[in-house]
Amino acid sequence: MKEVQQVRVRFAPSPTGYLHVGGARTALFNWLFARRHGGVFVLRIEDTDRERSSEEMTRAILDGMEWLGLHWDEGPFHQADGIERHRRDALRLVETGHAYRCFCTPEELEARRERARAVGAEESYRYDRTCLLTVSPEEAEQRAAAGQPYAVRFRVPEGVTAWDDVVKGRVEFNNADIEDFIILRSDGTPVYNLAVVSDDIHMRITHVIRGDDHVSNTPKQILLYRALGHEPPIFAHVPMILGPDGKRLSKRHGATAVGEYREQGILPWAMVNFLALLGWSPGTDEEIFEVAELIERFSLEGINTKSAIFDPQKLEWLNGQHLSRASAERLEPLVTERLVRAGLANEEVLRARRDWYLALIDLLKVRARSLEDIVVQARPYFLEEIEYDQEAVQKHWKDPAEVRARLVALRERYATVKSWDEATLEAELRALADELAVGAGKLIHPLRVSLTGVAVSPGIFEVLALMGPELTLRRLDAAIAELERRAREAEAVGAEGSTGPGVRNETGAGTGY
RNA sequence: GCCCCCAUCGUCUAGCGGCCUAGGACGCCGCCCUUUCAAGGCGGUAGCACGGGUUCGAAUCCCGUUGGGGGCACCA
Repeated sequence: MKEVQQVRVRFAPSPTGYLHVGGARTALFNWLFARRHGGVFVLRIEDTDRERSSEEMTRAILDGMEWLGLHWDEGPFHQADGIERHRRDALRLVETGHAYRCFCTPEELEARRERARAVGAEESYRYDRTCLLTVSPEEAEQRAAAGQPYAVRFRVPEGVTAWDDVVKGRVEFNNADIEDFIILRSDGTPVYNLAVVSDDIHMRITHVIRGDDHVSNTPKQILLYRALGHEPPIFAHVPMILGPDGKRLSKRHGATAVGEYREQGILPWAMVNFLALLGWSPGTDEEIFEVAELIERFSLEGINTKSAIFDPQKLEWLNGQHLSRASAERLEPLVTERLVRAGLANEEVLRARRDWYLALIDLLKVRARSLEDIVVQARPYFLEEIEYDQEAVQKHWKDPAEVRARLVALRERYATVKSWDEATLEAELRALADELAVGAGKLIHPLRVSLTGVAVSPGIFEVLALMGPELTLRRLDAAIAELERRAREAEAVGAEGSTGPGVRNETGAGTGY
């Protein structure tokens, strides 16, 4: 039986931008595959292009991966560090006749391209092999030794280059369509295709899992592998992720850097779940997975052939699902970070009331779609003063005098309640409603606005229980005062004899006046 | 222009020749639950791009058309 070699994969971003969703997914697939097979996940920064690469972007990419939990086993290596090896490999190819020195200057090449353009064949232009055909290897060596600048071109052989792509099946390229591409620039630095192959050989990469946009590089790289005396790895080309308009993802499409989703309050494990499902399927109807489950289920065969459009709405939904399922303990550090940043609480306070705090998270997480939702909903539990939402007021504080009277009665009961728990508070409220001969909603809704300032919250009795008697009574006092003010205002307007807004009564609740 | 890839509801997808009058999910629309909103439950909306073959039988296989995407640098 053949010895199975250890899986070694790599993620090789170029630090010319942030980690965007496409790159993140490529990284994820590599990582998942490595974990699934007990392999090694290597991180390599492709910074051969010094001009466009930056240390800041490298940092941002690393941060993004760490956030997602995509830990690498080796690296991060910098491609630029291998430049000597790349050069040696290029020169070795010259010696073995697989490559040749090209003395054509960029200007000359541009001129030839210009001529092609005139005929309308600009993009079909291929290097005409001038230096291969007119300069002998000996002469080339002499000119090089004499200091004449040169680039190194790979001599593309005749024939067909093909491979069995794990996701696309067999892919074939006619070598005639590939020009003698440059592998070493005249300044002695390697070009991408050479550097990649040299590094992948060096790092003993067994599977290359990368974006679709690399398929046309693949025949060139396979040719390089063979010329360097190595068997190419297994290739798996993953379809790209497109923007909502079906075009390639770009900054124009809003959030495309994973850091922005982190900012919005997406859970890292929800992001991983979502990314995994974008272009991969376990083959069943299941959709919500923990990372460990993804590792268990992942296979390259499950990767789709079609490019996928990124749908932020589904991400939000999935995030909501993960939020609901996660334990308060698991969410705690993430929520705390945000509460502190929002200036709503500090860590000592939260630690001192940890049980209460965890109960609050449990209460809010169910109806949240992002961590930010939790923070927003948590405001009334931390702030002394709250603002009253216009719409909520309009709807539930419609008749200030009447609402005030009800709340005063409620406050009285709650001030003397024997036990501050959900059941008791509910019983008290309902008893009062009966007494006043109104529906419980006539108390519940105004109460909600009084306590939270908004018309939307968890069940009101849970809110009461969590807010506690002191804060609740203070809130009620504030609301009662505010209602009194509004009642007086309404009266003043009414006295002017105009058609004031307050007095109409379409709900049929004629009880008060 | 040349080369490569792709094609199931608006979106993500299941489907790998009969289980398909095409299943699930997001979104949207109802209803239930709830005197709020979510969550949850139930139901609805919407799709095999088109044309030829192959086959007893095609969403599934082949060819073409159309459409979309990617690539064609001394960028990665």
